[in-house]
Amino acid sequence: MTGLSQTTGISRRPAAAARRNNRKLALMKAAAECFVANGFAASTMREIAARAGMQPGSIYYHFPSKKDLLAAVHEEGLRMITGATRATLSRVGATASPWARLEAAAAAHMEMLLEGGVFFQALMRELPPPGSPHHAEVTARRDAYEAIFSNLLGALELPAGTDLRTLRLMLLGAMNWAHSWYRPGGDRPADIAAKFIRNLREGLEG
Amino acid sequence: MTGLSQTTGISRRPAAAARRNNRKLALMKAAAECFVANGFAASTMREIAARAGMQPGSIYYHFPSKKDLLAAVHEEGLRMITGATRATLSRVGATASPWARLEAAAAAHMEMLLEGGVFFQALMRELPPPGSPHHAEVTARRDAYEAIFSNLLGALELPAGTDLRTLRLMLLGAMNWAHSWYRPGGDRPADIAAKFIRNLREGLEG
DNA sequence: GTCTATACTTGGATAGAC
DNA sequence: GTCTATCCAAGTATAGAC
Repeated sequence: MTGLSQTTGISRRPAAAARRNNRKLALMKAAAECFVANGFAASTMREIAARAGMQPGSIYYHFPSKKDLLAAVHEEGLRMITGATRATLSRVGATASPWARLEAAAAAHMEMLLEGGVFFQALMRELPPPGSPHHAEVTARRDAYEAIFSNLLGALELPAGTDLRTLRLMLLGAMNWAHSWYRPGGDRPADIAAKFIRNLREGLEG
Repeated sequence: MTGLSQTTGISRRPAAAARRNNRKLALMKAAAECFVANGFAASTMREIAARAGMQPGSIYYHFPSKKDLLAAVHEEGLRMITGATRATLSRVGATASPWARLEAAAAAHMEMLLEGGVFFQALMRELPPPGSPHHAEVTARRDAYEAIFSNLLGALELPAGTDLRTLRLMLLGAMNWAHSWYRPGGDRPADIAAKFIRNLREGLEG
């Protein structure tokens, strides 16, 4: 049972519910692929439908509009990356050193973002438009995710005068921007994360 | 005489050329505003024209298509930020310390990106689509700009084993991502740049 | 749940006057 | 150089059969 079933209500017939959600999820995946490739506005319901193997009109049984499809993609991506990072942290354990926990979370973040699939690339590409009802929802969920990193950074012993907020935005910015230059075949996502953390931790002054 | 006149040929009547270029520049600015606010695909020639105070059909005297308008915005923005950062570096002087030069360039970069106007915001928003003729052009120009930072980082004395490329991408990522969270009224762009550089330079380990 | 067919809207681009 | 008028393509969403 995925988190998705919670959005459509719980069925007393799990098999049927799973099949329904699979179709819906396939549709979201097809939409995410289009959004990543062409951006939201340039993506067409026709192409999304084609990728999902259905006719354009059929989409509207599952989602009332294209906007809702975008919001669903974002919600699912954020739900998944939040789950993955939290899972990594509980695997590492609360007794690990703060730096080790930060590095593990950064590695999980990069791994999802860069190799986790289209949902995460879609997160980086385009938010629902500011002012729209979906924007607030997605932003709130994103803030909640980023709070994980606030806590991890807050647990470090830092030099006096370090601006924690700027530090968090610096690290997340460096990581998130990687989606624009990362290509498989070079450093693994976890390697990149480790280098980022190392640069920050040890400093560069000779 | 702006760099722009070079794109339309040099006139023997500077005043007329300047007036022509002013209209063209106003059009590019109007387009940049739309692209920043709504993204490329959702921006309409009608709205761009309205912002520039002309009729939709008139745009096509200056630009053959919407795509070319996007490319022109990117080229102008990149030309301006390259000029600004280079100017800052020559003002600082070649004899300044490598760290001081890096910090000055970072401050100039942030100042332009965050407070320089719509052209720079447009740079962050959307590239011409991969594979298009304009994409290669813009990417080459961007790479040339980023090489400034390669050189500045290369001039530092860094710990053995530091990956220069990753370091450059980390710093540029952190800076460029700031466009998504920066709001006037808090730290000035140069302050943010200084904090980033300080975090990197001194390290965070207690 | 998915299909076919289509209504309706929006928008890029052009033609030709001024 | 700019305007008016318009063509035509593309796209969201709906209606109703199956």
